[in-house]
Amino acid sequence: MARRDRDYQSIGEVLVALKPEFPDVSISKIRFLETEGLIDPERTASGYRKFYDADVQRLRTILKLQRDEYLPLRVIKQRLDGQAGPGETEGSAAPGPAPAEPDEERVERTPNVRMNADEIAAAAGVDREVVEDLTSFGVLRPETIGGVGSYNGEDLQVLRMVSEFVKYGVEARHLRMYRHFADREAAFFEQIILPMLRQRNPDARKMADEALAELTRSSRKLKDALLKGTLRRSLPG
Amino acid sequence: MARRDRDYQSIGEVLVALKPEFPDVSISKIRFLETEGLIDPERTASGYRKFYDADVQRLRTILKLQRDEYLPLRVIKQRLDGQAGPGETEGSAAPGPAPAEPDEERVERTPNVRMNADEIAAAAGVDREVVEDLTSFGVLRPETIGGVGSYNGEDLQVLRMVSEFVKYGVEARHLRMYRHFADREAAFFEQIILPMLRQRNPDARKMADEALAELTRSSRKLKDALLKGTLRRSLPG
DNA sequence: CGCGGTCTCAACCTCGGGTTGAGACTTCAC
DNA sequence: GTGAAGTCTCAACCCGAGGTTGAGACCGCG
Repeated sequence: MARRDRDYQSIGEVLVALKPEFPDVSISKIRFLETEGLIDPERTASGYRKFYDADVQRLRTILKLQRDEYLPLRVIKQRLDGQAGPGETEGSAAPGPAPAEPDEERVERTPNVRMNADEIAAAAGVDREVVEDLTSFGVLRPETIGGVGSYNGEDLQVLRMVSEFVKYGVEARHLRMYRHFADREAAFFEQIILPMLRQRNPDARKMADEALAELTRSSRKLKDALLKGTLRRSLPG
Repeated sequence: MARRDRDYQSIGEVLVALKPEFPDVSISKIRFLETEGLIDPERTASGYRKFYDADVQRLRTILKLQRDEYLPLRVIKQRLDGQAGPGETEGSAAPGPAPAEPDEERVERTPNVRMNADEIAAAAGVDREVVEDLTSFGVLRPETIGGVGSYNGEDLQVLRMVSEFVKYGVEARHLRMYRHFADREAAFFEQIILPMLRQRNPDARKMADEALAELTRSSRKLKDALLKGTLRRSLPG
C-alpha cells in the first residue's frame, strides 16, 4: 500500500523536486528560509513539515528572485507578503538635501499618500507644468476630488521616472505610449487572471496573486530582452 | 585667483556632491569601489584622484543600482562594462525542462551562441511550434542564413520568458504587442541618443552608452509603476 | 526492529562590503 | 613659509547576510 496518496510533500521530496532547477538548494536552506519567515509550512502532529503545492510554488518563486534578481531575503519577504512591498520607494521626498529620516526600515509607504499637483511636482523635482501635461495625456490618472486632482504614491513613483526622461529633453506627450501600453498589458493579464479567480478553489485568490506576480516579472524580463535586442541592432554598439 | 578652474573634482568634492542623494556614501567607499574595479579615475602627478563628470555620473549610476536594485558589485561591474562578461560560452543546450544554465553570471550576455529552431526550442523547453509562431509574428527575429533561421542568446532569453506565459495558456500571437512596443521604444530612445552621438566630443560614445543604460533603467521602472498602478485599479486587490 | 528521514538548537563559517588607523605626502589659506 | 586640512596606501579589523555543521533525539515504514 503506497502511502504516496497524501497531498503534501516532505522536505526531502521538495528538495528533490527543486534540485534540477535550483542546484544550490539544500534541506538546511529550506529550513533556514522558514526561520527567516519566508515560508511557513504546516506541520504534522509529530512536527514534520508539510509542503503543499502552493508552498512549493512559493519556494520556487523565492529561489528565482534570489538567483535571478539578486534580491535580499528581507526584500523578497516584503514583496511576497502582501503587496505591502513598497515598490521600493526610496524615501526622502523633496529635492532639497533634506537630511530626511534615518528611516532605516523603509516599510509602509505609498498607498495612502495624497498630494495635489504642486506637492507632487515638488516631491519629484519637476515643474508643475509637467504634472499637468502628464495628467492631460493620461500618463498620470489622479483621482479627482472636488474638481482637483489627488495624486498618490504610485503617481510619485511614475513622476520620478519621468523626471529622468525630462533631463534628456523628453516631453510629456512622448510618454503617452507608455500609458497606452500599460493599459493593454493590464488588460491582457486580466484575461489570464480572471478565470483563475472564478474557480471555486479556496486557494484561488492566493494562486491568482502568485500568478500575477509571476506574470509581472516574466513580462518585465520579456520587455527588457526585446528592447535590448532591438537596440543592439538599431544602434551601433 | 580661485583655483576652481580645473575641470575635475577631488574625492572630497565628489563626496559632498553625492551625499544628498546617497547619504551612505563615504570616502572610503569610493576608494573601495576603485579597488574593486568599478571605477578608475585618473590621477594627478602626485597621486590624487581626479573625477571628471563622466566619472561622477558613473559613480552615481553604481550607487543607484546598488541601492535601488540591490545588485551586488560584481554584477554592477559586469553590467557597466557592458560586453565584458567572463568565461561564458557554456554552450550547454541541455534538454529537459529547466536545468539550463542558472548561469551564475546572469542574463545579459551570450551573443555568439547560434541555434536553429529545434535547438532553441529544446533549450527553452517549449515546442518547436512555439518558436515558429513567434518568428512568424516577429517576436523573434532570427537572422536568416541560407534560408534557415539562426537564433542567438538573446532570442533564448526571450523564449524563456515566453515559456512562462505559455504555462498560463497564452499563445504566441498574444505576444505580438510586446514586439510592437519594443520597436516603438527603441525608436524613441534612438531619437534621444543619436544627437548625442553626433557631438564631436571624444567622450560622446561613452556618454551615450551611459545615457542609454540610464534610459533603459528608467523606462523599466516607469513601465513597472504604470503597470502596477493600472493592475491595482483593474483587479480587485 | 532497525535504518533512514526529520526534528531542534547552538556553534560555526564564508563572503561581500566596507571601516579604521597609522604614517607619509600634498595643497590651500594666510 | 608654515600649519591645518585634505589625500594617499596598506594592512588589519568589523559586521551582517546567508547559510552549514554537528550532536542528540524523535518519527515512520518495510
